[in-house]
Amino acid sequence: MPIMRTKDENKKEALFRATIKLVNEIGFASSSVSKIAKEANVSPSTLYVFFDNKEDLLVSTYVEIKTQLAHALLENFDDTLPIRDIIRNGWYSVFNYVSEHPDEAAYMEQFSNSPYSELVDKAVVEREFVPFGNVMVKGIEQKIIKDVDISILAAFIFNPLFRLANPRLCAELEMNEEKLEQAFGMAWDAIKL
Amino acid sequence: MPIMRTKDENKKEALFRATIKLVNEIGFASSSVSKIAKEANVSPSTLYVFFDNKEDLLVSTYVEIKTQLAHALLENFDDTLPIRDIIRNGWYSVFNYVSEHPDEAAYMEQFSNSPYSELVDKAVVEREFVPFGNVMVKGIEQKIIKDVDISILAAFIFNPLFRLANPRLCAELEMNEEKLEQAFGMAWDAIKL
DNA sequence: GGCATAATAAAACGTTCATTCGTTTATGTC
DNA sequence: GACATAAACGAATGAACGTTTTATTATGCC
Repeated sequence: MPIMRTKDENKKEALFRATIKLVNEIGFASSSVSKIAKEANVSPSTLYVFFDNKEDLLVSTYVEIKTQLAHALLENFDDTLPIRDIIRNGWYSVFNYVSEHPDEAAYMEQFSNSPYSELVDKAVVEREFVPFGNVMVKGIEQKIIKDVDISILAAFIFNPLFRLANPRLCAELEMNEEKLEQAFGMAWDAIKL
Repeated sequence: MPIMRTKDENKKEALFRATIKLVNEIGFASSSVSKIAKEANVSPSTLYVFFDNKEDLLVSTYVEIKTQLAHALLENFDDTLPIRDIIRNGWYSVFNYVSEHPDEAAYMEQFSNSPYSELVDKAVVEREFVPFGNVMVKGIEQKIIKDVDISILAAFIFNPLFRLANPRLCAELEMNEEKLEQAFGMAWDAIKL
């Protein structure tokens, strides 16, 4: 019979949000545990109830975001559609996620370009994206998509997208529906046979 | 009549290299001034002879790399070639630079995705890439390239390239001549009309 | 060779860091 | 409502931080 006070998951959520905000504003180097805790209205020591240490906080924040992104990608996933439509849906889903969550996207980019990324269990993260990868394999088999490594295909589909949707990298550029369809057209032209 | 001891520019060079190495290995957060100085075999205070502060060191390192990259890009620049060949030469020049200088490339990516990037005078950096941008404008005018913002074009040409040439992001994938020509073909398909 | 000067270094500065400690507070069960 | 428990906290920890101060070394010119 466990008698215990329950953890307040709002605090974990607040710590995630504080981490994302601070790391985007002042970077990994200046984002101290005490600043993050203060931003989340939590005591520094309380942070250690939810995370083993600072590193664990940063890595967990990344995995949390990446999982959200995977769910967004697979939300409208429909295996029965033509391959181009499946990929188009996925592309738009990711674009929408990145547009609606610019802070999460910026954190993701900053994190994955830093040495912290080596601490992530990649198998766990990539597992979420398998269905989408399978579609590309199917597209190759059906001679619809160029016969190239999946990671090359993914690079052409998603890398420009992240740049375009990221205000830090493309501040001057605001996307509208026309530009968006153009951009997907370019991504598709790159990978289609 | 100036009587003075000359600065040892080798030390500035060593500090650049130490910064790149350490930031890639342990990130901005852990790369302290004293560690960088030790890696460069220099006293911490000597660092301040060459740079105003840590921030200046990090930004200067980035600008130095970006300038090197621009020179690599423009080295084989030949205005008289067909547009596709000009862009192909530039693409290969950048790929070669990134392949031969993976540490510099990784630093560049990590830096430009961090808040430090806001400290860079973008006009100074972008000026170096103007000739290449002009080629793309010419390509649009001649109806060879899609009529899209230059930053969208650049995103499709260079973003996948950085990912493919970066061992941190594509560890499992080794590029050979065939894959390379495939990859450029994809980039060109994306932007060509 | 000696002097002026800046490059260089070692040590010290106050501050902030990540983490832990000791205590208090809130909650689920009886 | 009282008890047991873990959540939550503020304060304290020593280490490391970026930078400055102070002292020494090496160099170019007379």
